[in-house]
Order: sequence, then structure tokens, then C-alpha cells
Amino acid sequence: MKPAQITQLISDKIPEMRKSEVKVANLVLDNPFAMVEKRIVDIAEDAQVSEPTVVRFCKAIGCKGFQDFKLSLAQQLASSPSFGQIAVKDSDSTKELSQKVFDSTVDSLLKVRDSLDLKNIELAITKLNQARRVEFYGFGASASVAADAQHKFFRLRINSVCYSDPHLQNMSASSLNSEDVVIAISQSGKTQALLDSINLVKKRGGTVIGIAPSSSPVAKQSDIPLEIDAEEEFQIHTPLSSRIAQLTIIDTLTIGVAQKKGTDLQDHLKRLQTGLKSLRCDQ
Amino acid sequence: MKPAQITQLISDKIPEMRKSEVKVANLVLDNPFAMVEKRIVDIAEDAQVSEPTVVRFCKAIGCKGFQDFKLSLAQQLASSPSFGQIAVKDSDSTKELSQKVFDSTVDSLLKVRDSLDLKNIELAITKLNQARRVEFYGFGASASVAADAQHKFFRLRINSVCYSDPHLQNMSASSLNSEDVVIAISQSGKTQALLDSINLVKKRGGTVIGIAPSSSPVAKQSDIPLEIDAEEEFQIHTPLSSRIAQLTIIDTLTIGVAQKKGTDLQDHLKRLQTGLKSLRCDQ
DNA sequence: TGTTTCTTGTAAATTTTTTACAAAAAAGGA
DNA sequence: TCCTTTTTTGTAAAAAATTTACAAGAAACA
Repeated sequence: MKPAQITQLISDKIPEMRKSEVKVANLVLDNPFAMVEKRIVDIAEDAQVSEPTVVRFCKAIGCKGFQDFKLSLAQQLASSPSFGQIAVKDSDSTKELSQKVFDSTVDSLLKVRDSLDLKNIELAITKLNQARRVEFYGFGASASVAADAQHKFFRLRINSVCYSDPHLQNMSASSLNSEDVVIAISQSGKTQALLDSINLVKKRGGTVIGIAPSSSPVAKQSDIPLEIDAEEEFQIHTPLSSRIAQLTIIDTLTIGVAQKKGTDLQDHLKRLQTGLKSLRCDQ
Repeated sequence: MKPAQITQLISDKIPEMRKSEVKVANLVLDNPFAMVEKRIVDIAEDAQVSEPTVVRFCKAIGCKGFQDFKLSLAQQLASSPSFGQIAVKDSDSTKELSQKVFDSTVDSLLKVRDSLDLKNIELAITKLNQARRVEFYGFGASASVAADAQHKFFRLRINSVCYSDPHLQNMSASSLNSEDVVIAISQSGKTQALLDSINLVKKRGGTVIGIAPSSSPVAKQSDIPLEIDAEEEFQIHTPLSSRIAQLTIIDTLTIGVAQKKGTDLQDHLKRLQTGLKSLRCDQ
């Protein structure tokens, strides 16, 4: 068996469990890490139930047996390094610090991966592939994401621009038509200027792909919302990983479009690379 | 036991193994994923050895026993999702596509995390914290990384700018002094214009932190090299994850600096956030 | 070639997990 | 409330899987 998140699964199934199984479930959820090196006997003792109950618990959540359960759990814990706490403390050493930053980034990537709306991704790729012109809109931190995205699409020989100036953005939005696609990027999903641009594009019949938190105004008003729920926190001690999730979604779109465009792109990219060589030192 | 990479460990220990143990080792390395759901008997049969040999193999690589080995392996495989192949195929569905893109990104983040030079990170944080002014230099894809970095540092109330124009970059580089720090970002590590700027900064006594591939000219010429070895490939079918690794390193630096700056920053960030609110819609 | 050492497999023992069944508890009905 | 039925839980035994002990075999060395 291989669910996305076994701890999630356990929580979900608790309502339909028997009393003594719930004891086991709570023990596991309480400290999943500890489970990995325990035997049935230990868990039975800790949860104050009998050994078969532990086995029954494993089967209740869909595992083939106890070993299967332990393996699934271990895998989940290994893949979500931050299952514990990730906020950086003042006392953290550089090692802990970088570890936490990387781990929490990985963690939010995995979360976003598991919550992606594949239909919309698919739709977005199709639309982007047919687009006459693609424009990228974003302000603040999202401006550099938009710039990066534009750069990637540009390399695919797709007519694209990026605007982080609300005036230019509005002006350009008003000049689009139904063959055009706009990718609107926002971490808050609430930026008024961006919403204005989105509405202008829609009035002109263009397609708006929104990369924003779920059920935010930007997501709601987009034709194709790609929702990201990595927390947008302005705290010092948590890294801003929504940015990275946005970039990764854009990677997905880019590669999806490249896939559809086919092989002549290969040559184009080779040429680009050769062009860049001249800007580099010999070594 | 908990080594970073158990498959690596197996490879390393093969020379000092006995003949029949090597058979097991090869079987495991050949298809690590298959091992996870096998029992000793199965592995013994597949590798054409006896069951105790399998146990001896597990102990040879430092595991407590067979279960311990299986668990460690499963954990490693779960944490490096891409241990198999990650190149996107034309036949991949959207689901596989996004899965692969996210997984390979996660994978390169983990690789970079495990190969970070912590001393240099620490040094970089100290230097940045003392800096009078921080400048970010990058071209092409690294330009948006530089822009993002500048944006983050700006939020920490650190005097910072970002240049992606070689002329401006050079001019600014010549005006720095020993109190200043430059973060030079490059995916190739070979961009001539960037190297020129680096040398100008060094001549003026400034500190250069280089984010670039290991043993690349940029890394070599930097005072504090932060080396990233996520592959820089211009192929269509592989995502460009070095960018993401760069951003994450910058997150680490930012948070490290924030940690050192202390608490009055909290208030500053709150004020920034309040300022941004006026740009948002009410909902 | 004989002796010693190291390697490997067989068989037994141990540990661990799972199943079968019965006792206990809870639920439902009169 | 008490009896019946169903569900839940634990005990004990069986099965499965892993580990150990030991002896046979292979390799190394003289």
C-alpha cells in the first residue's frame, strides 16, 4: 500500500475504529518517530492493549500487516523531514539552521505536490501551448518569480513578457485578445492591482492562469487557478517557501509545454546554449 | 543506525565483503526499490545465497539486523524520490510529469543540503551581518534569483541592490569598499562579465560570496564560495533545479542574518506587512 | 599435499507476527 | 431490568520469519 500520508490516513480512520484501536492510533500519532523501532509487543504494552489489537489496527488503516505499516510510516517520516517542528530558534547552530530551512522547503514542496489539481495543470499546459502570447504578472516577491517564468518560457521560443509595474501591466492587459494567456502570480492572492489586471484580461477574452493561495480572490477570479497553500508568513524565522512552490509549478508547466512542442525545440535549445558559450570564460 | 545514504555505504563496503555477500550487495544496488517488500528468503533465493548470508550482509554494512536494513533502505528511498530515473518522458501523463518535477526538485535540494559547507555559510552570515551594503549580481536565470535575494535582504532593512546589467554591475563594483559584501550568483560559474565584477570588488577590498558550481571559476575566485552541484542542463526534459537550490541557500543566509539581528526586526517586518495591506483588496 | 583459516550453508533455536477461538463487554429487544 | 445477540478484546497456540550455532567445504599458505 502507498498512501500519500499515512498519518493523515490514521487520523481520518479514527472515527470508524474500535476503542482499543484508537488507543494505538493515538500512540502512533503522538510520536510517529518512536514507532519505527518498536515491535508489536512494545506498542501493545505502550498503548495498553493486546498484540492482536495492534495488528488489527494496522489492517484497519489498510496495511497488509505490521511490517507493512512500519515501513509505510518510516517512508513517510523520511520524506517529510519536518514532521516535527521546523521553526528556526535563536539558539540553532548553522547546521541546524540550514537543515531546517532545506527541510521545510522540501516539506512544503511535497505538500504542494500532493495537493495539486492535475486537471487544471493539464488545462494550463494545453492553453499555454496554443497561446499566441504569454504574459507574466507579479508584484513584490512574486515579481522575481514572474521574471524567472518569463525567462523559462522565452527559452521555449514562446512569445512572452513579464510586468511588475502596475501601469504597464494594465496597459498590456488591455491589449490582449482571446488567443493570449496571462499567468498571474501572487503570494497573498489579494493584491488589488493584480486583480484589476486579471479583470482587464478577462474582459478582452484572454485566459488567466492564477498561481495563488486556494480560495483567494486571485484564485477565484482566474480561469485556471493553480492553488498553492504553503503558508505566506512574514515572520523572520520561517523561510518563504511558497515562492519555491510557485517556481516548481512553473517548471512543471514549462516542461509540460516543452513535451507538447516536441523535438525541434531540442535544436533551438542547443543553439541558445552555443550562443551563451561566448559569454563565458574559456576554462 | 542512520547514515545519510545507505546505498552509498553498501558501495563503499563492497571491497571488504565476502564473495556471497557481494552477490547480495549487487542485488540490492541493482534494484533497491524491490528490496523493501522482500523477506530474507526471497532475497537469499534471488541472490543465490543462503539466508544467513543475507543477515551477514546486513551486519556487514552496519545494520543491527535484516529489519533494520530494510527500514534504513526504505527511508533513504523515500527521501530521495528520484533514486530511479527522473527524466520526463514524452509519454508521461500530467500526474507523472508534475510528480517527477517536484520529486527531482526535492532530490536536488536534499543533495545540496547534504553537501553544504557549513563553515562558509556561517562565515557568510557573519560577513553579511556586518556589511554596510550588500549587492547581488547575476545574469540570465540567475538574475531573477538575485532580484529575489535582494528583495529578501531589503526586507531585513539591509542596504541592498541587485544588478543584472554588466555595465551597472561593473560601475557599482568599482565603488564598493572593504565594508561591502557582494553575492555573485551563477549557474554555470563561468560567466565572464560576472568574473570581471568579482575581480573589481576584490580589488576594492570587498567580500565576495559566490553561489556557483563547485570548482567553477566563480567559486574559485570568491572569498566565500557556497558550492551548488545541482546539474545545470539545458535539456527540455529536466527541470532546472539549481535555481531552487540557490534560492534556498539564500533563504538560509537571510534567516541566519535575521537571527543575528535580533528582535527589533520583528517590529520592522510587522510595519512592512501593514504597509502592504493597503495594496490588497478587502476580502 | 597437508594444515590452517576463512567462507558458506544446513539445521535448529529464537523471536516475532499472525490466526483461531473464547471470554468479556456492549448493544438491542422484550 | 434481564436475556439474547452482536461486537470487541484478549489468551493461547500456530505459523512465519529471523537469527544463531555449528559443521562442511573452499581457499590460502606453507
